[in-house]
Amino acid sequence: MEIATIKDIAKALNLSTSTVSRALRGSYEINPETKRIVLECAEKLNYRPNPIALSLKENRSRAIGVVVPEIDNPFFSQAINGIESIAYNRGYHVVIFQSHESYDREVVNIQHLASRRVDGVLISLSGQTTHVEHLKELHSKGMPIVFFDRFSDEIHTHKVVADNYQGAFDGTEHLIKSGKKYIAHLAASPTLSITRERISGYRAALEKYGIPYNEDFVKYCNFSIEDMEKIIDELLSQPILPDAIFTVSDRLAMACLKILKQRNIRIPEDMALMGFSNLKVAELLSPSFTSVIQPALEMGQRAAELLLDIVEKKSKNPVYQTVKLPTELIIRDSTKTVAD
Amino acid sequence: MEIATIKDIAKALNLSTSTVSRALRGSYEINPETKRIVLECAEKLNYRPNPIALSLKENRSRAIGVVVPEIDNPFFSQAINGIESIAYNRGYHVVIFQSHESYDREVVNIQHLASRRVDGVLISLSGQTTHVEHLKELHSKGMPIVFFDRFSDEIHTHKVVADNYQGAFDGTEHLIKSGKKYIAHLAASPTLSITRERISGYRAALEKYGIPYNEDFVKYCNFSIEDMEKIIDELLSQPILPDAIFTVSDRLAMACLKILKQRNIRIPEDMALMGFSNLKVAELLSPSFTSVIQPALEMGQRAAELLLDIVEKKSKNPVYQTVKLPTELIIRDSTKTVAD
DNA sequence: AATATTTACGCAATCGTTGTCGGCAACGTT
DNA sequence: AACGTTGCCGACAACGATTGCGTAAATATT
Repeated sequence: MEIATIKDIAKALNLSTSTVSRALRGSYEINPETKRIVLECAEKLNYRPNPIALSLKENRSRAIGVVVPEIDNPFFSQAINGIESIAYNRGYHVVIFQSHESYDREVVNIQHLASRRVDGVLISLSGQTTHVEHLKELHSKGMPIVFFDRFSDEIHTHKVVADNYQGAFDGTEHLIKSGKKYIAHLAASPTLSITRERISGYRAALEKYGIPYNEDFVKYCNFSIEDMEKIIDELLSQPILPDAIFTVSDRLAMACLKILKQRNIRIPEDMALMGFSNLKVAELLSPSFTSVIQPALEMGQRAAELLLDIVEKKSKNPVYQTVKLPTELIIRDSTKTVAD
Repeated sequence: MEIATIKDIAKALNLSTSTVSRALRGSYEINPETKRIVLECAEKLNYRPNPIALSLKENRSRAIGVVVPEIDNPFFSQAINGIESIAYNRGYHVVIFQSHESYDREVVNIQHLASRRVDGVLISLSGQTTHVEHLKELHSKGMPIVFFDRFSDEIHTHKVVADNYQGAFDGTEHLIKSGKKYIAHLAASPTLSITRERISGYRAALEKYGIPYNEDFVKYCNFSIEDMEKIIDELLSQPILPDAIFTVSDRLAMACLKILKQRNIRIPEDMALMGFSNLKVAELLSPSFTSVIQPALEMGQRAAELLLDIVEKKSKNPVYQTVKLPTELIIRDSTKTVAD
């Protein structure tokens, strides 16, 4: 049982393919009676237009590509959820790519996307990515690109980000107000925009409360488990021990919590702990985990909307915007003051 | 700057498209010198074959569709991770669909997949799905389908599942050996194969140790938060209170833990708790969470391999197999006996 | 020298669909 | 009666790439 095409209908009804095509799309210049017959036949044969043929003709694929560092990461899976929901409603399909935080794989992914002729690209850069020539080239050839979360300033397009500065500021301020003075900041890759923004927020809060900035309290982690452990241990063997750690990713938060527990460091008495996190289980951790929450789902939705607006819009010169979504500080036990 | 086609090369070199095509694929009947010139020109124009044109010609898309209930669920995001890695290596792309546990959306997804002309489908059924005519029809038309995790017996094809029976048996046995006698089982949708298998394992373990099966201790939950709360509360207000709860999904485990904490029920003293879970943070929960772990990533990989084998194989009659992967019981604090 | 073979390439069809053009009837208009 | 208009439909080309077939010229064979 093969899939019916417009030719099969034409043959069955002894009509031309042009007539069948027009009848199916309800063209005014087709006899209503003919239309009826064609539609009936199409129904009987379970005809479905071949999207590949349409793609070839219209030079569009009705698919968007999404490049994320890792699907299996709560932030990104929530974002993809949002992307998929918007794309679905607007008749687009979502093709997924993972960079696994590798620059090389990101480049390969972009090449695949380009040759795949997707209609647009949503991307959150890998932690290793320091230059974006691969994206620049694609963008200069007219491929709509929208960044979410991790962007590059070198490409002029829509960006959807969390308010990382404010989030880090709020989190740090909360720690300060809880009486903490030696606040460590466990950052992600220094090449990422989010890292820089969060450190800015962190420093601004310190400054506001007259706390000196200590370079040794800021550590950059890549994403391997071993390195994270080493770096966290490093932090814990400083001459001046921090009394709070602000981690800026789910993986860092988890690793940090685990190591502190192993070292029998009491949280929050000896060490307050908070994260930039999208873990749904944050409140169930021991102790429950104070977090700056990013609106991951909404970020995915907004990014997808902006992308599809470009894809579908005639305007050659869209006004590119950077959408900054507010974060939310949720205070739980891991930063409770002893007095509480 | 448009994308170069084979015609552009032909025009530039004053050759026919056939010659260019053959030169690019290294046909023996093209002059080596001509080949060189063509390849050089292709390089210069940054030529990439149009996969859509190829798809139309070869009647294949080099894409596989994946239908999961929810991306934002650790089990499925890990499985997709596995799927993507295999597909990537074999030159296929992954198109994602979510059913959101809705039968209707699952049907629509399948229709999309069918009309999208994907080369194969990987699916884990929605919790609402009770019949699979939509899949049967697709399968009967020759679409390769492989189930993972949640399957239907009505379709004869490859299946990749965790050993749910043994996993539930092991978990239940562990609870029994910890001295628990009133073990509740919080199951997912009764229509799912995994639910039935896990209940079988649960019952078998009870039987082995001569513990009577109590129907009131088995509760079925759909996936809405409110319902879960209601059902768990129901369980907690039985004449005979359970002394252990075995939950069979991440979401149930989380809801259960939260509610028990709210009710100030001590874990594991008053109530042992364990899950069928893929939560990476299980060991960081309070108390750390005993779990039967499913090899989600590996399940995705195996399923993708089996699917692509069918897709690429000439054999019309593959020997369909059901791959059953072992689960792993990880014992942590939420089921510790008081004596420990 | 006449024929056979090889080399190297072009033509045209194909995949499924749509858009452009053109044409044949059957009407209405003058 | 001659012309214009409208309704309805088919032939053809095109999207990008592959491929079977044909063929001219160059070379080899007898």
